[in-house]
Amino acid sequence: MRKVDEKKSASTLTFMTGDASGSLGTRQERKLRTRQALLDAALRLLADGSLASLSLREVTREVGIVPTAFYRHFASMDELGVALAEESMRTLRAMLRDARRKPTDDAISGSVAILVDQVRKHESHFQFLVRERYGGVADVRRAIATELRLLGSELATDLARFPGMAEWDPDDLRMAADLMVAGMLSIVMALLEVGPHPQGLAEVVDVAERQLRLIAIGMVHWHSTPR
Amino acid sequence: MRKVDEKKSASTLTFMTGDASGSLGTRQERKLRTRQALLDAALRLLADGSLASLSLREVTREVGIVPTAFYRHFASMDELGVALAEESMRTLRAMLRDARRKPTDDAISGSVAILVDQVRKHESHFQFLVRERYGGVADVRRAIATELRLLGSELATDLARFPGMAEWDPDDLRMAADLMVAGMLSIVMALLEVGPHPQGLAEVVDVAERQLRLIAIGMVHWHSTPR
DNA sequence: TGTACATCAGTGAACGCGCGTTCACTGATGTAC
DNA sequence: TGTACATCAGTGAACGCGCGTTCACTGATGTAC
Repeated sequence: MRKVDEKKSASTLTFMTGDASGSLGTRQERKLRTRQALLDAALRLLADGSLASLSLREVTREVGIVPTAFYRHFASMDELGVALAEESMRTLRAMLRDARRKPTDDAISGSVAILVDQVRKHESHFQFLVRERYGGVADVRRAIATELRLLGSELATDLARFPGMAEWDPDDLRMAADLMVAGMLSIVMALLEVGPHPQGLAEVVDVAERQLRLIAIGMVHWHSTPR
Repeated sequence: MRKVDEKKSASTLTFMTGDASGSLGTRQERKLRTRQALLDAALRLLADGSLASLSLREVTREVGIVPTAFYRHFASMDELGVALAEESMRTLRAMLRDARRKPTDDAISGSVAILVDQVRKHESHFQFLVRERYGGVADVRRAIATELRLLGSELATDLARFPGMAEWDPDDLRMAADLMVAGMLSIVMALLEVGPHPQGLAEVVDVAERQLRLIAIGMVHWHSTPR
């Protein structure tokens, strides 16, 4: 079935590009497309189960190629896992860039809105990150941990630009940023669990905003509180 | 080898109890002990891998019984997983009781100290909870989620007893408690990752205390801050 | 442009392996009389 | 206390299955001349 579809779109593409060979792009392009199909299939299958319980044969079956062809693209499922981690983290970074670019009068509710939007749009990526952050293969775990640390330090840099944050100890800034990242992670988890119910969603958003606000208030009074 | 050991301790036990049959307690007691051995073996094996990738045969091999004997104790590995979740959560609850019973002049550093102590003492239980919270079997995930929600509401009750918390909206209390639980979870993860290095440990403890303090300061000024 | 050769993504058969689960069983423990 | 029978935790053989991986292959795509 899948093969028939491919041949159909092949002739369409031939018409559009005038490529008389009837191919779908160069050999290299085709290979990249198969590779991406493997990643997409894996992500789809990971909706119900962790990477550790996903087999090479399941993935190739989903794509419609023979198991042995897998090795033309990845040396092992672990390697595919790392590639998935990288892809998911690209999504995460894109989200951060979004949040930074778009200036709102309320940074907190603006950030939460972007977070909610991105989690909806790339649910499987976020689900993968949350699932594999502690669950699975060491390489994947390490890749995600590194990225989250980077995320914390970037957020710390952002925080430093807020008025009144200039005199903050970088270490304290980092600590506060990491707390925010931890809070956001738990929000992502809650979002993934709550699913599409609008009432549950509103509740999660409300809690998230109040939590971030609580941290912000703590930061305002951080230096004026005796310890 | 295991069998020889058992026979040795059997005769010891016979001497102590005067049981002439040479047995290790009643049939029921022996069964319970095998069940516990299965749980312990699984927890040991889960140090390197998630529940999803742990096989029934591995567990029985570790215990020293035949695979089919597994079914005398659990209907499936999933059921064993739920039992492990319950056991781990008992550890978590014991820790909370500890923290509540022991009054310190600094509630924050006292709580963190207890947390560090318990994580060291029951590393495999905490590792299991963190690994399976999002990773694995739906039943296990649900059991852990329920317990963490309970933990949040208990902490909220504790917070309500602090001076100046009386007039707090229960919903706000809950929100703050959940943020603390999220923070503590990320601390547990950090503790598990940092391992036995004393310097890394001190760093994690320091960050943890400052994060909780930041939340506490936020709470003090929560009602006097315009929104 | 046409031809001869190289590359290489995907094929298909085959393998040995560990898995979960079934089944009839054994023999020690427990119970009724 | 002694005997006859019931219970049941653990045994061991057997099964069918999906797995990862090997290997020689095919035929379309790409390249050199």
